[in-house]
Amino acid sequence: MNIVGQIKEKMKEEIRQAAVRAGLASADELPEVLLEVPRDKAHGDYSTNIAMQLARIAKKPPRAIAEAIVGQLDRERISVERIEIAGPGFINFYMDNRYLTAVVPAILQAGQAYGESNVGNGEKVQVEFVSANPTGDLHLGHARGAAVGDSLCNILAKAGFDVTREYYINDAGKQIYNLAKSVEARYFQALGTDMPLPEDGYYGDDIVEIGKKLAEEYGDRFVEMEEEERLAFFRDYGLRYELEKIKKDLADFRVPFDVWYSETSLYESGKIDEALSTLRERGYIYEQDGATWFRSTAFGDDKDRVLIKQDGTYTYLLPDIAYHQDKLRRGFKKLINIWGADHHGYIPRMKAAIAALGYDPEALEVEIIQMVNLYQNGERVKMSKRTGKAVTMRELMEEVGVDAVRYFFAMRSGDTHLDFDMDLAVSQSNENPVYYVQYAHARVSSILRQAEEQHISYDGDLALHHLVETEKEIELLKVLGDFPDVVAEAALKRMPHRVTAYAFDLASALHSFYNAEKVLDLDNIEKTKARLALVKAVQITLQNALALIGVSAPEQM
RNA sequence: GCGCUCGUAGCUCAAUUGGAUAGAGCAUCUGACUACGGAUCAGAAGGUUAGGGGUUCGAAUCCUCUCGAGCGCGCCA
Repeated sequence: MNIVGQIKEKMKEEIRQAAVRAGLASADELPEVLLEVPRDKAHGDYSTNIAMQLARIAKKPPRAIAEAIVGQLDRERISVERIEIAGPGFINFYMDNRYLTAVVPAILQAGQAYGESNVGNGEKVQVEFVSANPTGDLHLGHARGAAVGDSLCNILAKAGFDVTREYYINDAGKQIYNLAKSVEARYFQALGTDMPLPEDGYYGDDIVEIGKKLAEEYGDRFVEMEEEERLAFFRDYGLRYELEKIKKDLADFRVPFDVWYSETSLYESGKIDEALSTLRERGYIYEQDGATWFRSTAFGDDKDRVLIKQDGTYTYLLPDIAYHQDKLRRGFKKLINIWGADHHGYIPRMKAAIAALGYDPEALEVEIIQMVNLYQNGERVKMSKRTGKAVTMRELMEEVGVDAVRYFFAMRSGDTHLDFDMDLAVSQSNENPVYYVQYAHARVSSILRQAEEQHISYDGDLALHHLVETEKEIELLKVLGDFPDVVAEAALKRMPHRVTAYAFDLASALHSFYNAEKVLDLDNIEKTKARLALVKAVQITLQNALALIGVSAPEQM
């Protein structure tokens, strides 16, 4: 199914064997053979730097090593037409591109499955992302985390990992008390009684909304109620309201979760106590100043961390440790946490916790999503917690559109600071690259529609004999064939933006082909059927690529 | 002050994780069949990769220092 991947593997193997046959190194000494697509087409279709890497081991100059390897290569076996040795010792391969004809039939056969691979080997991976506190609206930063996280999950699954997507709900602790107090204040305000918000309360419009709703639904019923009872009600009500809103926002943003994991459930199930006793048994707990401490410095953290405060309540860290212990007990081999940059200081203590629990800290991978700066009317818009004024994810979706927002975030690498130009995103011009890719899909769809109207169908078998004739065809076939490897690479390196870049490259290859060659040609039906198959393959691959990043593939625009 | 993440074309970002002449989009400039959809294509111009030093066959990438940006440094979450 993966034609290009297979030929690359074959080439690597052949190179490896050739190096051994040439007596340059034993199979054990040989470093991994890297096969790259050179930036410059003049350097061939593929290139390897193995000769330079072997220089030290074989104690010979790289170019001499390259000569020796090339002398041992069986070109026909690996569809190589010509080999050159260039520069300091690169071996450049010029392919006999006929092997590419198999790409189109393979894609047609695979359909939606095209791009799948098994590099993940069914490994159980858990990805926790967004996990915003249910105390306010999701905003710009959450949108970035959601877009990157969801894309990564899709890509991991496509590459053969067994992925579970999880959202950790911080529904316990002080911030939820503050939520209840904030709701209370807004409720009284809705009834016309002046009540200030608590010091570290939540100022968002959503809380105002909750206050109004409560006043409308229940009138002044809570005014006379005992404060404790009232707050308990407001807490549950606010929590449910916020959570439902978050779920709705994420669903509309096309981000599904398998598990919504409640922090409160950790208290109820006793898992917090379990985590604490695990740490105690393993000797990483001590008491000091009336508090209970975790000796995280034993694993490289800056300082030890308090788990149970003087007043007997838990810090946020303890339930988090329990949560991660639970994740590991559920059998996940990798825990990928996607955090905002403001939590990066938290990594060492979490890794320490995992080690202290008796697991390999490498099991935890934290992907940091850098902050998003918002620009509007050419000016930086500062987010303010105080006034609750921030661009919400909901506003973003409504004003910019889900496709554009998802594409924009999926296109960036996540670990770099990012400027989001609201005006640019809103303007539906060709400045937004999402339209470039979607247009390519609409274009191929249009061709296929017209072929259908003229009762001409695509034919994958004919594609085997009529496609490797022009430069544009070959280019398109190469890009199409790359897809499974690109997805696999993006999964292993946790770089979802690679897939977005790929979608763009494929669209570019299609547009270029389209402008150079005619697909529908009534004077040459066989060629037409073959090219229709090619176009169909592009449509399938674009759909699959866009699906991975959560962007729609419209048939018309 | 200490730590983490960064700094690449006028702007927004890439760069196959140490590879060959650092690439795209937008903006600017020049062209394209009265069109299988021009939201496209072909081309031009644009760079001391913040700066200095180091490591090696080879550095945007690794080490070190300086400058600049963001974020952390709570018995808050």
